Amino acid sequence: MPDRKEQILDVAEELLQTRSFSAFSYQDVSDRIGISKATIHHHYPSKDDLSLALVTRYRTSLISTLEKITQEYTTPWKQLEAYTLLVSQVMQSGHKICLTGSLQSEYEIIANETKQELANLCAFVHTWLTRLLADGKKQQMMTFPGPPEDQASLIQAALQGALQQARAHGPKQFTTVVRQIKAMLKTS
Amino acid sequence: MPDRKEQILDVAEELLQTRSFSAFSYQDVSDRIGISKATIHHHYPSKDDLSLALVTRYRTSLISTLEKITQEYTTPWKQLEAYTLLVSQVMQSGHKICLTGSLQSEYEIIANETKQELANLCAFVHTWLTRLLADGKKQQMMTFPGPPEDQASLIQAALQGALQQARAHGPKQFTTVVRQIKAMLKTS
DNA sequence: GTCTATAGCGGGATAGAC
DNA sequence: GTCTATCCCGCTATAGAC
Repeated sequence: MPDRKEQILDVAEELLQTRSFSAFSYQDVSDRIGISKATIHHHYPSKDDLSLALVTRYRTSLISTLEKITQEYTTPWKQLEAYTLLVSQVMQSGHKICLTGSLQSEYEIIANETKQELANLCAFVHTWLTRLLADGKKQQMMTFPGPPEDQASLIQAALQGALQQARAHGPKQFTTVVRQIKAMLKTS
Repeated sequence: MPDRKEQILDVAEELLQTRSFSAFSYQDVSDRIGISKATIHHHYPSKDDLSLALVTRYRTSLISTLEKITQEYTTPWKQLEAYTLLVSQVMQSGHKICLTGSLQSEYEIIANETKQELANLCAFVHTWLTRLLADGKKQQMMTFPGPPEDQASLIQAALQGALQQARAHGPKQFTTVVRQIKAMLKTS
């Protein structure tokens, strides 16, 4: 237990993505780690603090991951491939949905600061996808109607929705959507 | 108050779509109607009963609405137009998200019967969209890669995701996704 | 069908000892 | 930093009168 705060976030994140924000409790977290509720409160006094820390860490981590993808894979297609793989891993690790979708579903009850951080997170992903699509179009490797930012919105929404649909209809539903997104972008 | 049970469902549905399942209470419902909590329990003994009734009614109502659309509008394009308008009205009436997305986000904590009914609901919409797209392709008014059921999955997921994204980024985000879906289907 | 009252539990959060 | 103990509240659900 090198960093208890990180350990708490790990467990809370898992619970948020499987059960939703209002459906998990400090008790749930403390049970799984094997420490008392009070200790969690010591590190994150209120649930608003906890949720903000969750989104902030997630955003930082995602920024780093996406930048790594950008550097490692040179073509837009391989970058898209890496991104959809990333999202599919969320689903495969136990029926989770994306943190973004989970919190947006309870948007009206989360703290204002968390809302802001969530918006920043979504905006970053959107920008990253937009850049990817713009590159793909410029290099004539991808086709889509309209501006890249609009197509990015579509893909972002579809992946988020597909993760949720996968809960009711299994992982096949998700891979179908991914396949369809790719087919759609293919220059025919 | 011709039918109290309907009135309760009206309020509960609104709360489910704005606040989420675990984040609304019998007290919330009773406050808004102006009756006691016990009366709600009289009509819907447990929250599981209430959730099941909500999904069942929603499904019945949606089936009727979609069939009406099918009859009223003869072309696939007008049918799609009517459907996306329907979904956008959900959003416009106070930052709601679709009932389906809300419950799927809390899939792990809802009753098994509710899960089943939710799956039926999603399946119906999927079938309806598939038929619409198959017609559109057959009449050479729409184009898309792969089988119509896969394209239906994509559109269904995208609309659900877009409703949630609209909470963080405003209604414009949703209309953008709708426009992009249509542009994608256009025979160029 | 509706009410008041209440049981019983679990939630978030705090105090204070170690 | 972690614990036990506790507060207070709101939750689901029930009992029983009207």
